[in-house]
Amino acid sequence: MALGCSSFSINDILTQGRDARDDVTTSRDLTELCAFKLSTLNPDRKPGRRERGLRGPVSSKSVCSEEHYGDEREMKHSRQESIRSSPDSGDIVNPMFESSSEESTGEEAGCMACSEDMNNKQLREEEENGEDGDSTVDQPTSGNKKRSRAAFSHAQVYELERRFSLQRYLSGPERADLAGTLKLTETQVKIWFQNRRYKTKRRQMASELAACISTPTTLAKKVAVKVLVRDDQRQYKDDDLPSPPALPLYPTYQYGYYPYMYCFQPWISSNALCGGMH
DNA sequence: TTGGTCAAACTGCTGC
DNA sequence: GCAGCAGTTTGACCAA
Repeated sequence: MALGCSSFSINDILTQGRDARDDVTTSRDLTELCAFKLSTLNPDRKPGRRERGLRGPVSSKSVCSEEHYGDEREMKHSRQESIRSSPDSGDIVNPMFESSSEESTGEEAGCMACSEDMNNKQLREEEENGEDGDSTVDQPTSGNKKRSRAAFSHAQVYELERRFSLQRYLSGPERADLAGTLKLTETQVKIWFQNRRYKTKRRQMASELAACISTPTTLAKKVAVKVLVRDDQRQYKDDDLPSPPALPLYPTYQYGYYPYMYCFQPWISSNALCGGMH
């Protein structure tokens, strides 16, 4: 499956709003991610809680699943996220700054793309709840403070996923750079990668377990295997050894996990797509 | 209203 | 001390 990949930068995603998203999505035809754009452009969405609220990225706590592939439910997540990061409601914003003192530092000016009334509403809600403005989600919950749960924007998740597809682990500087680019904290990026690795591992184990259970042993195929060593004697010539395949850095990743990645690594054969979670 | 699901944040432990 | 993993908690969302 040949997928055209238009080039884009993180800033394209983060700063250009709909234009950037359109650029990205044009390279995602035949992927589930298309639902993201389609839903953005489709005004006839089924009315739901998200739309009724539609308070924009600041007060919205919608969570964007990064796995918008096939599953209708997750397509709905995608729609929700597209609403959440719709241009008229502001673009990327660090949800962590929603109720934290950091939002008043001015450092996250880029996060202030959200509408002012949304901030005011959030503040009002906090005041009504008796919360001061000093709480940050990085701090452990203490006393009666509500634990706030950030919802990363679609663009943030998109870039995190893209980076994750390239590197499962980030060095300190890389993490700081990515965090700065995405206007997240380093801790958020670290935790996200941590959760992502664990989630990938769990899903892979679950799929392997399911495969073992669903595959009757009677259907197991016998595969001829060349004997390389017998009685400590080498049974092969050097020429017999195939050159190691050019495996991707993290071959265990199934593309079912990464709907966004269809356009990033088009060299993966379509067969690889069959091994993912559905 | 309730139960299921997802994911961010948290906890506890381990290794360096 | 920091980052990793494994597992848990919790808030938000949706469908029934």
